[in-house]
Order: sequence, then structure tokens, then C-alpha cells
Amino acid sequence: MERPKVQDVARRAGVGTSTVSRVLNNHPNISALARERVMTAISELNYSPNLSARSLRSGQTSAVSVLLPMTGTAFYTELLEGAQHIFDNADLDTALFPLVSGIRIKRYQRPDALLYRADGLLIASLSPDRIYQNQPVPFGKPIILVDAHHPEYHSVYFDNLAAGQLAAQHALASGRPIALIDVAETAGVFESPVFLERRGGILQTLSQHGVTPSHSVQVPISFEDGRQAARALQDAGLPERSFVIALCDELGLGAMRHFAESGWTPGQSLHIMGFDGSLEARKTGLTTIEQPVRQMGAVAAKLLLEALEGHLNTIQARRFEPTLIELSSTQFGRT
Amino acid sequence: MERPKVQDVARRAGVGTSTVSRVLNNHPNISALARERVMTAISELNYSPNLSARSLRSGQTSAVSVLLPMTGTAFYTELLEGAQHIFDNADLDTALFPLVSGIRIKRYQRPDALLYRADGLLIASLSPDRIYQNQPVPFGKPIILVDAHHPEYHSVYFDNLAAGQLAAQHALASGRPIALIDVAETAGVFESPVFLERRGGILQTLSQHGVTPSHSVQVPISFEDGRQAARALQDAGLPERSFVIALCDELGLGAMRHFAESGWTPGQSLHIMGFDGSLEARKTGLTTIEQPVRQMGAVAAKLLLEALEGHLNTIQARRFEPTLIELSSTQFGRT
DNA sequence: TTGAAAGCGGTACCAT
DNA sequence: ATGGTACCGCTTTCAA
Repeated sequence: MERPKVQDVARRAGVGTSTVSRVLNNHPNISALARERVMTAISELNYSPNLSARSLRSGQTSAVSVLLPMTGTAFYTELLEGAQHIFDNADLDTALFPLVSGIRIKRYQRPDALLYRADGLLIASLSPDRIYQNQPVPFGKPIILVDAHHPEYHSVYFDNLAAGQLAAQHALASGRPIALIDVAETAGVFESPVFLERRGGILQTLSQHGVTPSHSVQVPISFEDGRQAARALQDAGLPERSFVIALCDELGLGAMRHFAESGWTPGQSLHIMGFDGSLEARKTGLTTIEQPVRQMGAVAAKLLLEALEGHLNTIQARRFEPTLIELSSTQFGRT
Repeated sequence: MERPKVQDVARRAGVGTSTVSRVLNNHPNISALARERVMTAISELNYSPNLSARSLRSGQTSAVSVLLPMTGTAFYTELLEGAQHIFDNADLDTALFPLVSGIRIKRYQRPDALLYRADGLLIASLSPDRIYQNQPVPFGKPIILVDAHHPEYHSVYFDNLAAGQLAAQHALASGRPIALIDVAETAGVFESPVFLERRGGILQTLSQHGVTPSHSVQVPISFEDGRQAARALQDAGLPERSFVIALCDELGLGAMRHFAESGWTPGQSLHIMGFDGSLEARKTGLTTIEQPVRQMGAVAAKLLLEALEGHLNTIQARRFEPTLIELSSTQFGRT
């Protein structure tokens, strides 16, 4: 038979189509016998429901969409692990829509994009204002922003300003001159406020103590760029007994490598720290600021579930506070 | 108005619903006037079609699904960039379905998973046999395997055996003792034959020349593990004038770092190479085996398009041959 | 070139 | 507890 339908199942089970539907959707008030016969017919015919028909009639899709940048970093893997688990338990299927190039944006601006064939939407690390050019998201169902913050949307995010402040305080406590390895972002759709906020927190705290960074470089994010940034700092006359704040772990790790290679053993002469709480940083002993990424993903997913159930009447914001993980790169040889 | 439908558009434009549908789907034989009036009505009402209704009726989804592991590496970003571009031009929406944890597998085994609400399926780096436990994929439409190979499916993949052979030949040409930094894989769903094949190519070529690796270690894939592997090799008595083959760039880069730190300057005393042709390897000067990832993604996508049009009557296999990129880590101080 | 109407495969209402 | 049936919104004959 050509792809069986409910009618075929109903006929074979000797019941009505509504009974089949009830069994499929776990409705109450079904006799054990009827359920049994329907189940048998289903497996005999190898039946599976047509999702399009189901959503057309029910108005639901049993799916959530996740819009996210694809960076090839572990960040989104972790975030998704946290979220997927929650969606799985709620019997929601999850589809990912990566923003790999600018061209895709045009597609996502159309309200009939596949992205919006969902009951809810999670937007990760992206600014709706930027993607939709300050127009509302063409999706009339619940939306949660994660790793991003916007007054008009439910948001789950890190307190990057506090993270910056925490880093600055730790640096100040060392009594050393403070240098910055900053992130050079290409402006555009993918631009995220994360680094802006971290930087702001750092500079704000420093200036409150009358301190200005002794040296500063801006580079793209990669291990190798971190290395080159460290070299550039040295070339610019960075004193060996400095405290270097790198705006992310990857840059910090690259810089740490260069300093180590040039004999400025991190933690013993030079001090250095990063941001992200990455596994690499922990393994390598780079002091960092932890961000509970997986947990953030889970909280965002839970918030979306609540929104789907209509329990969210006011805009929600869940902010995660940072934790300092002090490792060997800033522990020894304190002044 | 509550989400307008074709009827609303038709009424406003003073035409029949079929005319609206024809305009929406770019059918020929539509008068310029009718098209104009329909377009106006659509934008006035801010109409957008219901995807579920459309696919229910047409039997098509205008979507392709991509099943892939989420590793946080640049590999899949590149692969997708290659594929998305092709799908975009064919007006196909693309949804990603990551296999983040084993639990997900259960979901994907059901034929009514969202994954299968598509016209075609791309499976990346995963073995159908392993995911579906030797049962056929529950999807009666075109499937393309990419970065994987299977006699029963269309496949687009790298010749990893040749890559291994190429590496071994390069190592043999150095006349040095050859050591291996191998990948320790956790068996299971995610296990891919890539490393098995690379390893096989290496060992096969070596043994053809009567050579056996002087030293060998197995470690998980990470920069830091590469570093530790290098140290382990030294502890095991690796001679400084060796040729080290790392089974991937990330391990090679980590090892290179350790060797550099311990004074065995890569390329000058010790020789080392990796696999993948990663950007990092190129920047750092690590000799590597190039794999045109983006191109492979594009070819896989094109193959899927052909399959969708019914042009593929026999199982297709597209194999990409590897290229050696010789950089400084194996160039100088040749014997 | 166009409109009326059938029908895609389910779900949910309304009887019983 | 169960079956009949209208109907979700669209595409596609078919006849005009």
C-alpha cells in the first residue's frame, strides 16, 4: 500500500478514524481493547502520521526552531545540549537554522521561511534589530533570546558587564600595569554586544580606580591571533610584570603560548587571564571567567516552554552572573 | 484580520483563489493585470502562505534536512557553506538536525520525526548503519551521504586511504624514523571511519616499505591532547630527528607547540605533519593534507538536487583526492 | 486566462 | 467510549 493513512488504520482496526487519532495523541477515554487494536494495525501497516496534515489541522507543529550563528566553536554545542534536553522531554522536535552567510538573512526575513514553521523560536547570540532591520520578527509566536538581551523579548544572557568588572578587579588586585587584548569585530549582522560589554565593564572599573590600560591591541578571534597580539604587545614595550586581560579564552590561550615561548612564564613573571571558562583554559591553567553555557541553554528552553503554555505575561529577563576561576596563570608571583 | 488566507487575498484582488495560487507559484498564463492586483492585495494584507497546507496539498516541502554531528569544529561550518549556497539557489530551505547526544537518536529513528519532513536528506559524517542499526533510513526520498561512504547510498567523500598513503610517502621520503600520534575514538554512534582509513593508508604504505612506526600514542582530539602526546612520545624515547604524523591538524598543532617549547624546532630538528588542511595549520606552518571541504559540501548538495529531479538512476559515489600542502614543519633540514 | 470545486491527511466537534 | 463529518489552507484538476 502507498503510505497508509488514518483511514487505512481505522479500517484494519475496525474502528473509526477519530479513535485512531485519539490513540495517536494519547487522549483519555479510550478502552484498552480499542487502543490495543489500533496499535496493532499501526505496526502492521507500518503507519506514521503526515506532519503537514497534522499541523494544518491542529495549528501546532510540535517543533521549535533555533536561529544561531555557525562559528565552529564549542559554545553552541554546549548551549544546544542544554536546550535540546528540555525540548526532548517536552516532546518537541528541534531544528537548527544557521546564519552562515549574509544571503541567508533575506530568506529568514520572509514570514514563510521554514524557520517559522514552529511553535516557538530561540534566537542565539543575534540581535533581532540587526537581523530584521528594526522590524518585528515575522513570527507571531513565543520567542526567546539567548546569549543576547533586548527589552522587547524574553532574554536569557550573561552579565558581561559584571564579567568585565570582575576581570578588572582581579587585575587591579595584582597591582601591576594592565594591558588589553581586545577583539576586533567585523561590524554587521553577526556583531554581538558580548565584547562591547566585557570591554565596557573592564574600562569602567579601571577608570573608577584611576587606571588606564598601559597597552592595548585589537585582533580577530583565533589562537594564532592571540599569539600575534602577545608579540605585538611586547614589541610595543609591554613590561614583563604586567597583567594581561584577553577578551576571550582563545585569544588568552594564544597569547599565553607566545609569552611562555618567549620566557615570560605565565603566572610567574607575566599574569594573564581570559573569558569564557573554556575547557582548554582550565586544562592549560589560564585564569578565566566562567559562564554556565549549558545551564543558560536549559533555562532558555524552559522559558520557551512556559511561554508556549501561555504562562509568560510580562517580558522575562534571566541574567547569569559570572564566576572567577583563578588558575595558575595569575596565581603565583603576586606583587 | 486573523492571519489572512488565499481566499482573503482572492476576494480583495477580485479574482479566484486559483489565480492567487498561480501568482504565488509563478505559473505561466497569468495576465499582467491579474498578477498586479494579486500582488497588491498580498502586500496590503501582509499575506504569507501556510507551509503546512501547502505541503499537504502539493506533497512537497521545499526543504532539505541535514543530519550532522555537532562538534564545535570549523569542518561543518565549511561543509554547510558549500551546501547552503546550492540549496539557496534552488529555492530550498535548509534545516539542521544535530546529533548532540545519544538520546536524540531514538527521535530520529521514528519516521514521523521533523527531520523527515523534507524533500531530501543530507547525512554528514555519520554511518546510516550505526544510526539506524542496520535498518533502512525511514525516509523514502533522496538521501546523500557526505563525508561518509556506503555502497547503498549516494556518497560524497574524501579518499582518506589515499590521504594516509600520501602522508606516509612524505614521511618515508624524509628517511627518518616515523612516529604516530593517533586518535583514540570512543566507539559508538559518532564513530567515523575517517581515522581508521587514514591510519590504514599510513600503515599500509609503511609496511610496503618494510617500515613500522618507531613510536605511537593514542589520544582524544584536542590541542592540549596533542601537546601531551608529544610529551609522551619524548618520554618514550622518541629521537629528535623523527618524522611525526598526527592524524589530524588539531593534534599536530598541539604537538608542534610542545616540540617547539622543548627546543625541537619543527622543520629544523623534528619534522611533523597533520591532516585536514585547516587554516590554523596553514598559518602555523604545519604541513598538512588538504581536503576541499566546502567543495565537497557543494557537490553533495548538487547531487541531492539531481536526485530530487529523478536524474539519478544508479548509486553515485564522488571521491575527492587529497593534496599535500608542504609547509615549514617538514621542509627544512631534510636528510 | 480564469473560477468553481475537489481533496491532500489529519483532528475535533457533535452526536450517540 | 466511539463514529460520522466538517474543516484546517492550500494546489490542482476541470470546465468554461
